[in-house]
Amino acid sequence: MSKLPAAFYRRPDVVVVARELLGKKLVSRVGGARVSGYIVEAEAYAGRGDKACHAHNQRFTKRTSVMYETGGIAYVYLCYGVHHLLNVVTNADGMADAVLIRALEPAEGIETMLERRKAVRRPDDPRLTAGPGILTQALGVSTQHNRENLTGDLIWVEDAGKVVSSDEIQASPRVGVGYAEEDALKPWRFRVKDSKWTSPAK
DNA sequence: CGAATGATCGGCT
DNA sequence: GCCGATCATTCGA
Repeated sequence: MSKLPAAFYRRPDVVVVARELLGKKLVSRVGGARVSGYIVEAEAYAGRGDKACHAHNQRFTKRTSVMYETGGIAYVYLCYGVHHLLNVVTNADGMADAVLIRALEPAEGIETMLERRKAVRRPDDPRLTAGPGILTQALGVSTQHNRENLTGDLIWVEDAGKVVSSDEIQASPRVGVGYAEEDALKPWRFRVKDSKWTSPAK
């Protein structure tokens, strides 16, 4: 049960960080209650040079600036005007790499998740935490947590001793990034095989 | 299946 | 500075 150190996120290869995040436990204490889930789906976005990334081609705006900061903080942004998506900023200062957390398997605080996810009634409904825009609801995370330090005591990732071996990891092209041309085909979406808490295989 | 929903970006006045 | 197109999705029919 050890919190991942900043050094975990600051490594240069965002694809490696994304793979290693699978099976780790994402914990939130937003609102007081401890709520957590195992990461079962994540995508790597490799900053400059990755056309699918918000910060591709050196794009630097107020919104993307957080991705250029030193690894170990959260990047939360609003998608479709409705959904808060949670990313983990990786790599060194000046490198715009990030990992999008796409799905969780609930671990602790399921009662709290059910309260927050009004559309869901049953604790085994995949719509509780399986999806990038809804896992943030379950954890109480929103854009006000942009830039939150992941080594602090509000939101963090810890190693719960769960091991996901490489043959349990399924790599595939990323979702919804068809506009990214050749980068759309890169298999940088990682899922835990056969987990009902990920979106169905393609 | 399709509407909802709003911050952000870029191009124009 | 402002306006409209865009968007890494979800939920109720």
